Order: sequence, then C-alpha cells, then structure tokens
Amino acid sequence: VEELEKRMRLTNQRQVLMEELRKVTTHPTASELYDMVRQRLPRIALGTVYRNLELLSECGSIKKLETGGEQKRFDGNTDPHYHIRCNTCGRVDDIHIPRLEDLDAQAADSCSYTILGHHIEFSGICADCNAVGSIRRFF
Amino acid sequence: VEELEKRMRLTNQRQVLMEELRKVTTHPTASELYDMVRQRLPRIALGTVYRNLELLSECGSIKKLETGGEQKRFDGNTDPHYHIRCNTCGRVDDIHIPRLEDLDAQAADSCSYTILGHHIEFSGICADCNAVGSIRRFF
DNA sequence: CTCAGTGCAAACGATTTGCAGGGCC
DNA sequence: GGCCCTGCAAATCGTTTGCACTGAG
Repeated sequence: VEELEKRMRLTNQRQVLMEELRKVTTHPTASELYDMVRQRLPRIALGTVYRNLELLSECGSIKKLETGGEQKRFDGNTDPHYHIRCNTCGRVDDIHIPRLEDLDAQAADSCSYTILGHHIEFSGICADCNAVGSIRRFF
Repeated sequence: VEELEKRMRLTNQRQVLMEELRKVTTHPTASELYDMVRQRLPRIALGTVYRNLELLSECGSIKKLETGGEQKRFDGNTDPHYHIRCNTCGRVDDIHIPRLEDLDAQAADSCSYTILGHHIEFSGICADCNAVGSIRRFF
C-alpha cells in the first residue's frame, strides 16, 4: 500500500474522478461515474475509470462497496457507515445509525477468523419505488 | 411465488442440487455446485444449475447470498444468520452470534425506506489463510 | 398432447488486460 | 530516459438466454 502511494501520480483523470465521486452520496457504479466524469473529460476511457477506481480504493482514498447486486458501487466517504439498498431499483443510500463497536469482538469470540471489520446492509424499498408502487396499485 | 411453486416440478436435477447444497456449510458458488452435482449427474448443464438456483431461491427453498465478491454464493440454510468472508481466499462461513432484532426498527426511523431486512457481513482472514501467511513469514 | 424442464451453445454485461503512444519527474 | 498513465480494443469471466428436444402427467 505504501509502495503504491509512493509511485502514484495525481493525474487529472484521478483528480476529476475523486471530485465527482465526492460530490454525490449516491454510491455510483463505474459506468455511472464514467458518464459523470465524461462531461468534464470527454475523451476518458471506461478502462481508465475502472483502473483508477481500483487503485484509489486500494490506497484508501475511496471505498469500494461490498454490496450485493450486479455492479460494484463506489463511495467517496471513507468513514465507516452502513448502507441500505432498494430491492426494486438497486440504489444505495447511507443509513445514519451509530456504528456497533462491539460486534467485531463478538465475532472474534465465535469463530477462528482474524476479524478485520464488518458491514451492515439493509434492504428495503426506497421512497421513489414505493410511490411508483402506490400508483400501480391505484390504477 | 405461489404461482411458481404450483407449476414447479421436483426434478431429479433439482433434488440433487438441493441435497448437495444442504450437505455443506461452505456457501458454494454456482460453478462449485456444478462440480459437486456433476459427480452424481454427469450430463447436467451449467445453465441448468444457474436456472434452478435462481428458481429455488425465488420460491424460498434456498438462499442467494448478498455478499460482496465477484461470484454469487448460495446457502441451503434459510434461517436468517450472519456471515464472514475471508479477504484472502473468498470463502464464506457462518457467524453464530444472535440476530439483532431491533436493527430494522432503528433503520426505519432514520430513513424513508420501507425496511425489509438486514444482513451483516464480517470480513477477516480465515484460519487457513492465516496459517499460510505464517508460513510465508517464516521462510 | 401439452408444457415445464433440459443440454447445448451462443449471447450478454460488467470488468480486466495487452498494447502502442504520451507526458511527467 | 524511465516509468507511470492513458485511450482503445480485444479478451475474459460469470451469468443469462434461445432453441430444439425430452419426458412426465
């Protein structure tokens, strides 16, 4: 990790990528981010986006989310926090409940792993999809 | 779901698939399951495995895990419980700590979603990978 | 006879990678 | 000048799907 950061350059592509990711709290996928970044860097390649998201998350500047779902999502907020995913549209939002500090210790006692951390993912139906559901039921 | 079950047949492929999945607690991926099942049904197709894992999880006979990682994993144990994933080798084990019953209510209060449930995934290094690490360090 | 289920192979979507420039240190 | 980084395109990997065929009710 230290090796990595030492040799890594802060290129314009990386700068813009991080700026765009930190602008939002929507935990975009790689291709969503690609679309966002392309408005400022029209010639950037999708491969570059993938490469840099990987590198930036390896050196801790951003976070790759371990959420279920088909596509990986990224988070500019590296403070530990929990998420909720909409079962209908797949969007991911932050959940603002206090972090459960003692969970890791509990887990350590109950298995033979070295515990590194935990993540809680709630699932549900977001307000937008609920609204659409109501409309569907109404008609 | 009821519609589904009504018309679904318990074919030999499905039977064997569920039996093999319930034999283990390793939360195999589709292709791992394919290898397991093929020892008893050598002519089964990978597509059939995918199709049936999907159907069986839709009708609640098995569970599709919402874990991070590249491949989807399946669980023959449908009781709600938490998991831990090894950061090094990717294996997933059960974590035997009590379910946090009040989490969903907490989440409901703090966002506008309809909460359906939650899942906790720990991450760590499994005993096997720790051992390999020690050997590496030793030599 | 119908219709769900199958094996097979092709298609697909997300991600990764090889390569030939291009530019910073 | 070396080495990291990029754009581009092709390759890869997991998963899904179209199709023709089989088999149980």
